[in-house]
Amino acid sequence: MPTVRYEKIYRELRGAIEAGAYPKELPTEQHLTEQFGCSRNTVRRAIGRLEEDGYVQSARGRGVFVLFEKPERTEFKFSDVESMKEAAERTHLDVTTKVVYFTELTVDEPTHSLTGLPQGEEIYYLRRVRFLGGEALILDHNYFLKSVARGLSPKIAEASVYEYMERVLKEKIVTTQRKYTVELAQPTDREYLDLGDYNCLVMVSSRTFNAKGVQFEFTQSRHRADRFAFYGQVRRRKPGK
Amino acid sequence: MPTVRYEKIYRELRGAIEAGAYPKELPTEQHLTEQFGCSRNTVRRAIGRLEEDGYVQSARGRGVFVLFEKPERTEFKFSDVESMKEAAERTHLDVTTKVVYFTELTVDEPTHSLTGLPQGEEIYYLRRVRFLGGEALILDHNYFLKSVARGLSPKIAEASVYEYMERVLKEKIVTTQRKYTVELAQPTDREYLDLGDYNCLVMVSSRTFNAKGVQFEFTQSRHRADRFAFYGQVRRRKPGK
DNA sequence: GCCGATTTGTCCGTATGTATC
DNA sequence: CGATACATACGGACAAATCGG
Repeated sequence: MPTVRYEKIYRELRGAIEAGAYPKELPTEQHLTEQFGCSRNTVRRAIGRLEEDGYVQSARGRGVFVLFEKPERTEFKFSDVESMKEAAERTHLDVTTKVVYFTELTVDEPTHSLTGLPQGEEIYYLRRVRFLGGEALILDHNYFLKSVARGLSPKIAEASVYEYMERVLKEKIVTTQRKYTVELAQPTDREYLDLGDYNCLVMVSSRTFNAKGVQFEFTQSRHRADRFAFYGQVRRRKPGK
Repeated sequence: MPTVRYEKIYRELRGAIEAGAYPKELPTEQHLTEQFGCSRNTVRRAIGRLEEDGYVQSARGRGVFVLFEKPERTEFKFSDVESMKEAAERTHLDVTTKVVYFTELTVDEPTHSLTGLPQGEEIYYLRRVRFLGGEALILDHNYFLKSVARGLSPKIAEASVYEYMERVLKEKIVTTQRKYTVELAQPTDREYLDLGDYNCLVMVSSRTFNAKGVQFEFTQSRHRADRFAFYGQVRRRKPGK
């Protein structure tokens, strides 16, 4: 439960929007300030979050317009750093993970240039197949820095690596940089995933950093193309320049 | 040129980071406040922008870590609402657009449920093939609200619709909501695009809103899968809940 | 382990600018 | 032109996390 005020206000407003309480626009910042008994700055931070998430759009001199419409996000929500387990809880689909390979190795030059992890470091390398609602959807190639994800085991990797790192190791996972591309399927992919009519899959390469700014993970997730969906909102910064 | 201070500071810091002036971390907020002769809040807004864009990551009690490494973004940069023309200027590749279909029509029920545009509205519907560096990369299906993009013509559509709307019509383009999926290729796709070995393509569906919060556009962009890349940074919000 | 210094995070109040109506 | 509403900027206070002695 967030004790932070703007977070609380953000959640409350978001809930109200989803419930249809504000079909066209939000009350004025002045009004919300009184309603929540906080400063205008705090209300503005909450509205800023709503804008980031595509719920509203504010216009100087006019007000704050509501853009919301029920999103059918039955699939993933990748706009947050979300673990598979968390995604499952949100979507109410049962999720299972099968570790099909687990080893420890040292980062050599080719591995370094693939993963961005520092050469010479000890790492865990594992492959995992992710099932959602009984279907094999994702084949993961995970590279974890041993010095950060210390004590990782196949058993833990079948549950949740992030939960282990946060709960047991007290590590804080903060930023992920991702790259999405589409690749032709390899024999290894067909071995684990049912690709259907598609001859390719979505490859999501991610680098994740902890609170100290250290990249401790590189993951290449190979997704079944027909079940992949990604949603995003963007704001236009400057017209000409 | 931004007259806004935090924007100016953001650009300056970003440039310094890319130039390698801060290989590990930024100076303290205190220091930057003095350096730029502004308030701490203003510095913090600039840093916030850098975080959003994945350049840095701040840690309470520690400082602000630099995450930057030269991204090879030869392809598109979709993390901003960017027109094809703007993308071309940035990547220094020559871009051309060919309008292969142009008509006006009224939004009926099926069109409404596809596009989200209000039923009964007059719209322009067009199909465009986008070439980057001489290759046909994208097949666009565009739906523009006639009342907002009034006066749109095939000639304008071969140049830049957004530039026309902003420069001539004085419209402000603000928010775009996008959905990315992978679809099997249709005969129409093969007619215009060289798909190579792939039997599918990346479909980007977008809804764009103006400053009044009115959705004036729906576009379905069908991208050659082998030339598609999308980059994104995300920050983890809350560990457990 | 405690304490104080440093550094970022949250929140407040106020003033002024700018766009809309 | 005035009233309204969002945008920017300043300054101050305190909380929370980190680090060194």
